[in-house]
Amino acid sequence: MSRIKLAPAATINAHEAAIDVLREHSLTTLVQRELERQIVSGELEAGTKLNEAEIAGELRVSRGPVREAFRALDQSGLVRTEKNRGVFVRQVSLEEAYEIYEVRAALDALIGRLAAERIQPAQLQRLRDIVKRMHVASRALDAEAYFPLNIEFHAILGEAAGNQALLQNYQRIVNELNLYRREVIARSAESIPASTKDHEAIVNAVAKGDAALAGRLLFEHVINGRERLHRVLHAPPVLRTRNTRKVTT
Amino acid sequence: MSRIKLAPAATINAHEAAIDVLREHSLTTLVQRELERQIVSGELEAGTKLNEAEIAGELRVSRGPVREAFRALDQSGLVRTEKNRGVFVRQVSLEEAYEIYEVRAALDALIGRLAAERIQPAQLQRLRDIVKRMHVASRALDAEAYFPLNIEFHAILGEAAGNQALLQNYQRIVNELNLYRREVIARSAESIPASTKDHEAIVNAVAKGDAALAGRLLFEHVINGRERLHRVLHAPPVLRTRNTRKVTT
DNA sequence: CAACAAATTATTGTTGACAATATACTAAAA
DNA sequence: TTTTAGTATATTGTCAACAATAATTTGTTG
Repeated sequence: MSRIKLAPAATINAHEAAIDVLREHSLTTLVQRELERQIVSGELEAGTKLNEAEIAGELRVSRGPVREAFRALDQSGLVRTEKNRGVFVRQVSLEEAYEIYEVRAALDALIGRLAAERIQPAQLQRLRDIVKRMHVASRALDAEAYFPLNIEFHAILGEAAGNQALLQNYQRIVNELNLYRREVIARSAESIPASTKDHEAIVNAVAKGDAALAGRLLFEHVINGRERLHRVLHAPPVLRTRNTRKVTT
Repeated sequence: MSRIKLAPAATINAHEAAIDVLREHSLTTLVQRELERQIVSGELEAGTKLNEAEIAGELRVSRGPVREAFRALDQSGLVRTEKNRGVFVRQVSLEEAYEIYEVRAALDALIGRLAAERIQPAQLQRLRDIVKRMHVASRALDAEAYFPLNIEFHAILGEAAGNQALLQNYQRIVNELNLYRREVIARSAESIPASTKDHEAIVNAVAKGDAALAGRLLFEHVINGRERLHRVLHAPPVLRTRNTRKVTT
């Protein structure tokens, strides 16, 4: 394997591109990203046991980097670790989801306030475009089209808030909520029109620069989402027993 | 090393106690905790390079668990990793601290609202006791006595909010803020009286069950703290250049 | 056949060795 | 003396082997 000096412009082929990637990223990071992608995308569903050797084999690395990636994912809440038993894709219970929603509401409210003060015209335009497309999806009750728009909407707002620390915490929270497997149920089309209305009102508040209003609307939007989810589940927000095995890593 | 079955009541000596600990916790976790303790306590100050072999030697473990602990600490924001160069105790810049304060204010506001609704009498009593002791420390301008009280005060409120997800995020944020090394400057006695007044008002609001007020007071308390810190630093909250080396682990 | 016990297998936890990279040092040249 | 090239050293990144623990299977007994 010879040391290759590449022109800054581009890599020559896939092999050298791979080397280039490794020069900047450790295997641990690459494994971490790949697992994160698989978990967030649902490719690995909640509760799945992650076998070190197996994953190492698939990704063509040794167990070391895999274990390190596990520690990072554990800390970010995407997996849980049980000593001598392994790591599992985290299952978020209904009660946990409820708690997390509360935190998300607070962060989203902050995002709303900051975005109202700091958003740039281009970002505002992107929001308006998304809302327009949301209306289309809403009229068709097209959940498949709607939900990517929803994610993008909140991502843009997060950016517009202009606070990296906030964005990072927010992203982690959103990832955790996405683990809540029953969320897919909430993707029932019925909640789309209400959600669209929320989004429109939020954009208007942000556009006006009304920080207090934008914050309040976003807070309520998240709580509304939680309640809609609750209603869909037909269950009281308590007492869903879950694995209580002592986790002592 | 013989396999020992211990009576559940107690361990017999230190050696067996150590074995007992290892049965429940991995070395990685122990290393992680110890490093976290050292970082949070300031024993390891911001910017310090953490040498894998050295730490492994001190803690009598191999580099594996140390590396795993590093990944967890990195994810929790206590260290930063530079590929092929090592990990360093994170240095929080002024701008970053500003951002984090904003997030903390939002979380503290949520804590205030929830605590006002859910706090239990015993917890309220503890808060009142602390405030009483704060007044003593305040009159004496005794910063050494005051700051542990401050930490405990917010910890109790965090508990009283009764939301684990919130508490975890809050704790991480607070840890990051404690990394802001210049904070020690803010430990100047001058801000103690104002801070004490804040705390007293917060307790009263929580005791009344006035969620909106408690939330607002806590939000302002945090922002006030940030502003006091800002004033002490005599510097504008922008433009302190910091290490921009590309971090690509 | 069910339930328990023992042995086997699979998996995780830990370690030490080797490879790759960066840092520190030395010496030669400007 | 300063700079720079080359070399040596130290440190991190990765891997593979070993140890410890848990899960599974098999065998035995009631």
